Amino acid sequence: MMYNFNEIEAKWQNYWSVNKTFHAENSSSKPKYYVLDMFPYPSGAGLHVGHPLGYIASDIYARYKRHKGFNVLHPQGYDSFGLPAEQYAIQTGQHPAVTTEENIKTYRRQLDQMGFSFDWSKELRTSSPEYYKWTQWIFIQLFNSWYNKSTDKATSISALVQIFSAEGNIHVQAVCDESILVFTANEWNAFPTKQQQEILLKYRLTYLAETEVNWCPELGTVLANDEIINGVSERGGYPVVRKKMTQWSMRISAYAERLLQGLNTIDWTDALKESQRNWIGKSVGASVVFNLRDSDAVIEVFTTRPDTIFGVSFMTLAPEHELVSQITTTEQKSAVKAYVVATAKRSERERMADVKSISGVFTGAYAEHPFTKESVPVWIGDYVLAGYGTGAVMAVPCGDQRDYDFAKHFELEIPNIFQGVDISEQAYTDKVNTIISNSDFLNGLPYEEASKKAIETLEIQSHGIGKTNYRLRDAVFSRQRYWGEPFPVFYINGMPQMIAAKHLPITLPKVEKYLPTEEGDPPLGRAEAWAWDSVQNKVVENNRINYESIFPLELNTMPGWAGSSWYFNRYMDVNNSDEFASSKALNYWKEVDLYIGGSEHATGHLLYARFWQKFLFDLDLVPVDEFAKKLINQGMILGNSAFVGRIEGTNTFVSIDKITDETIQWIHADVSFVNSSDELDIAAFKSWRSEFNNATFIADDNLIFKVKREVEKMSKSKYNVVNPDAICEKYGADSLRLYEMFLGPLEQYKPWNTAGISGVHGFLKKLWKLYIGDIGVLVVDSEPSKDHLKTLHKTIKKVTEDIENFSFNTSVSTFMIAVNELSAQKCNSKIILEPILILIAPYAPHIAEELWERLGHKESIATAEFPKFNASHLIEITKSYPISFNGKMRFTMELSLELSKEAVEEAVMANEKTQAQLAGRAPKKVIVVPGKIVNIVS
RNA sequence: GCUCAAGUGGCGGAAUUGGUAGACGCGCUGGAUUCAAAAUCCAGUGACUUCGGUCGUGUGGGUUCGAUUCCCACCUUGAGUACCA
Repeated sequence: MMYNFNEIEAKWQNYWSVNKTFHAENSSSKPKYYVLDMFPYPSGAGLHVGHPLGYIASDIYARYKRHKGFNVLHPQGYDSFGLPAEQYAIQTGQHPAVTTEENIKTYRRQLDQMGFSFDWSKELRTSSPEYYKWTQWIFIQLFNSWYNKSTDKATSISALVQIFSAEGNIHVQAVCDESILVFTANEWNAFPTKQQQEILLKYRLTYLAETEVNWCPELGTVLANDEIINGVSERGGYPVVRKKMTQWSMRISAYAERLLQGLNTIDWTDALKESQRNWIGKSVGASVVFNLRDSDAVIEVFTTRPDTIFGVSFMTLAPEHELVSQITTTEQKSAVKAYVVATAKRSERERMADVKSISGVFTGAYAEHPFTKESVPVWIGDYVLAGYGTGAVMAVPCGDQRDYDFAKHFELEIPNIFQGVDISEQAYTDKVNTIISNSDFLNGLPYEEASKKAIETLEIQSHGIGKTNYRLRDAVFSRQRYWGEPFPVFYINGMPQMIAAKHLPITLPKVEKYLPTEEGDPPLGRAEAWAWDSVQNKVVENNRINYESIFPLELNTMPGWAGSSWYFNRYMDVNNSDEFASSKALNYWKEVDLYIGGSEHATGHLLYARFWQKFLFDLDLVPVDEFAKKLINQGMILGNSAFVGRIEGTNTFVSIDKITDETIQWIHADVSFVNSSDELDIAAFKSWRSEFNNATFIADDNLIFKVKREVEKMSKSKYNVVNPDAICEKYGADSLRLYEMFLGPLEQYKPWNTAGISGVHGFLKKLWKLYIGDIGVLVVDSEPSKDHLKTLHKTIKKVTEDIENFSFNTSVSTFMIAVNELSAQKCNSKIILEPILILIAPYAPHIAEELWERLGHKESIATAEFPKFNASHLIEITKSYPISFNGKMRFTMELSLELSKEAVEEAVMANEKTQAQLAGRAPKKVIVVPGKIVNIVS
């Protein structure tokens, strides 16, 4: 009987689905374990072999945990709002919901054929109204909250209003817009409603504000910082410009410190934590105020080096700084204006590309040094960024290289305030071994103490204050797109109002076209009928007021990360229509125990999701403030692209070994035309595209045409995509699963090579043959030999360690070794072969189920108990001897021979170096290690 | 520039509280089986060698009886980040 994988896999996939084998209940006597994958965006291209890598790993772990007696939650869903479906809709007029539905069908079929143990009864989609109802609901909670610094948590806005009407805002410690002025209770109570709303908006955790945003004209929408890579959009690579717009923002900055501290409590990779730390960008220092001469204005700067304050010889403002026009003297006006205009013209990209050339202009104004009272010239320069700190710096050329370069370039003074340091060539930026001098009361102090003393003195003299700065900016939350969550927002007199929760969801309306309106409104501006009928009714009814005017609705939609910032909680109770998840479910599952996904989400999804989780935690809506205990980033499987060389300007292709000195243009060829020896199927290539039909080929005499290979990201446009459907068809899902694990460490980037799959496929055939012969099942109730037991327990030990360490690649090798050994030992004992199957089941579930059934089991192998390891089968006779050597050193020897202590000692003494040959024994080599050792070699 | 990760056969990769380097697989070579092929099985496969051995984990040093593993410097590649005051 042959190993008929296609039949077996279909059979068991159907069995699991019919029997709901992987359904998880929200209560159990077993301990819980939650294994989560980052859910996919269902793109039109379907899955390629690179996509399921992380899913296979998480599936192995989920199945392993079930064998270990855990109640495992392992769900899957779709992050189904997004740009590609919308771009497609713009081109074809097809509703994104339709294409998304089709794509999901393809995804589901492809996922199912891989044999994943997902609990599909918990499937969710971010674009379904039942789901985004709760995304909208969370938005309302954010709107109705502010961040109280004195309790260090989010609190309701109504509590804030109470404080305002009782005592004003003088005692309120909030993370809020810095432009807020102090007011009393009486003043507050006297403010008109609109003014009160304006003020409250500056406290809310999601707020509407005119901010500088990253506008991508090509995509017609704004982008968050993490959606921009090297000054162009992450999707499509279009240019991005800065633009002032009124947008919804999320006050993530309120959580900067907690997001930073929380990293110490979770088991995520160091690389990932590090990039979140960098993104949050905490720097500790001081805010210093410089008075201006001949002006009432002051310049506030942030510095991390208050110890160097006596080294200040000038100040620099960003060209966009609001004081620039105010302080510039008449003589300097034209020069400054020209510089500001020139800077504004340069795109973000140019400015980034050109960091070396130094430019700037003197404003003519002078500030006053807070301690020496000396005059300090105020310059503007584009090396100072408007967006960081206060957009102004106190320049200390001796201690900062950029200030130094600027000073050299414009021949400004460079006073030296470091003891015994030469600054004639460059700035001295080391702060560890620094002693301050020429600095009045800071003289002789090292960095640490000088900083402290400088801050103290600044505070006493009211010239500054110790301050911590974060690079983390508030996140823009509006997108001028159609295919996203509508905001539950309408406006009265220009002020945003929430639609009552009982009216949620506010569903997406139908529109004629998916483009912005002629007036420049977002696509939802085309949905007039919708805006009027369904929502207006809700708004009016909710407010129980007879409004006469029109209440415009918010026409933007939420960004892609809205839905993905809380979905892990929804899986716990996915069909709940009364709450985003019941507290019973939330308290049972608590958090994700293992989260697997790509590292590209480090500063996007993974940061936003932590932010929302902490917010929900503050409101007592979730039981934990970090949503994922452990996170693993799977690496990417890369494609092995093939290039054919064409002589430039001709239609003649040259085999790579025939190229002489022609100018070659490299063209991607579909990898399916190329065999494992890099030889091109010329006929197939010719008929691929009409332009190649009549091409000529320079190859060797046997018409062997070689292509160039290069490892690249797997992508349709590079014609290097390998489809899992074809692999499953030819080798089976179990082979594919095993092979993807076998390719290399989970976290690593590694190229795909279809040829290698024959190895693991051969292993599965061998495995089959170990259990099933020509006439049926070979396994019998026989006593296992010592060797059999040794192989089994060696394998249990290794595989358990591998799974716990997520080294899935090496356990595949371990299986191969085990099966080879058992075959060679002609093992047919049930006592050995049953546990071996359970070990393999998480990796190759279909074949394991089939063999398990043929061994006479009625229940799925998925519920079988993981075999227990017994070390006594591995160690035959091992003894440890403590031995003194030369009367000093100590050795421990472990031997698998029955040797007397004397014999060992004799061996050690006879071989002072490293090896001892034991006379009169079987040739055993003993390696002796001072302090520890042992190694026996036959 | 900074931060992090990594450099091991023809290829993917094993091996680290320091102890037989190259497990396992691919590929390759030879053999068995076959009319032939596929499939399967067996043997070999780091380099050099006078067949005793010698050299070998990016390069150069160091610690150690012993280093792929630890330390220092450098080179290369990849990833992230970028005038962050």
